[in-house]
Amino acid sequence: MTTTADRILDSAQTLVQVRGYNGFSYADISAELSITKPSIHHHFPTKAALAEALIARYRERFAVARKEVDDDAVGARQRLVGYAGLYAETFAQGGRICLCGVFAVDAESLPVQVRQATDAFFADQRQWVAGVLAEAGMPATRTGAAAEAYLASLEGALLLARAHGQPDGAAGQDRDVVRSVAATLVDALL
Amino acid sequence: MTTTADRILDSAQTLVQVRGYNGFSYADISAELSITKPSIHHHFPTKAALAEALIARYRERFAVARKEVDDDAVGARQRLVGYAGLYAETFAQGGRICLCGVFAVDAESLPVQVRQATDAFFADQRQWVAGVLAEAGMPATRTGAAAEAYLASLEGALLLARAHGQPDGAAGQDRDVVRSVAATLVDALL
DNA sequence: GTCTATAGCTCGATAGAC
DNA sequence: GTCTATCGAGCTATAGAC
Repeated sequence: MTTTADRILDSAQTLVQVRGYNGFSYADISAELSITKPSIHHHFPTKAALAEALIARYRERFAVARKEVDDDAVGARQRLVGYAGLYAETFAQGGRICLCGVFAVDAESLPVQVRQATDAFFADQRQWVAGVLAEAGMPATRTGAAAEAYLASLEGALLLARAHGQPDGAAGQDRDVVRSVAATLVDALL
Repeated sequence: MTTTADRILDSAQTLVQVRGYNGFSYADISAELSITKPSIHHHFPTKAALAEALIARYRERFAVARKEVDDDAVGARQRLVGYAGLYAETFAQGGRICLCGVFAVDAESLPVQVRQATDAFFADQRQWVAGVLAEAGMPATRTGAAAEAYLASLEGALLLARAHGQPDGAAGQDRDVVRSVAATLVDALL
């Protein structure tokens, strides 16, 4: 069962990840779902409230996906590569980038709660990566900076992939930038 | 001597780097420079034309700044660290991020020429970094991927720095995320 | 090259019927 | 919970005087 609120969030999330927070409107969601704008306002009274709901759901879902990587992967190396796969799969779905990467760029347009949630998302990711690096035997004095570097490289790789896939609607035959960058980092850090 | 066109570009570039391409308007430039919107249209008929001029100037200026790093730094390591300093200094100026990072996120809103120029900017940076890595003795089979990883980590570090500095207008006392990430990458790659 | 005035459109959001 | 109708503001852009 999918509620209308869920369908609105699905549409909005894709729009944010592809066009940016200031690059879509309620009219776009309205057209995609064939419901009117006031109906969307009924579920999410303001665009800011929609952004709050978006990032809350994104954090939950990302935590679940990361947990699956944790359960399936064996060893630190596989965990880090599997984690990078989450980012690569995002981009594979129509050239989307990380919702929080977009929210970081458009932070000035967003309410404080969303900015704080964006920061918290990254802090959460950094902590997880640092834990995996510690598991791999990296000294505790280095895991924090290394985790931040890994996270930065993944977010940045999405930007490079986006920029590269753009001239026209070209896509597909290109090398996987995200997985390549992740592999370089894993090899260099471990 | 500073022409009106230059002052418009200065204002617009800062606005894009702080708010995103869809997060500012001609009215913002008008207010900042105390000239009217039609005057801006006289110099840059459309917002798309303004974006074209912005990225053209950005590429030129970035090439000049990079050349200064090339002239001043001794050895590959210093060159890479000095290059990262260009990104760190950008963020130090009011939390700006790379213009091309913003344009990568907002690519869907931009004309094809600007998207291609954004891609070309990244290709240019990757080539330069790859050359420095080769100079440091890295085998040619690895320099391309390593350069892309370094570039991705710098662009991503700007996003993390932006997200982190955001809860309220907090700033200043924070650690330099960009330089930290760059140092981690340089140590790991060389 | 800068201005006043305004067109034409889209935006986020609201009122109120069903 | 969804709709029709609409508001007021902001947007990019243009016409035309100076």
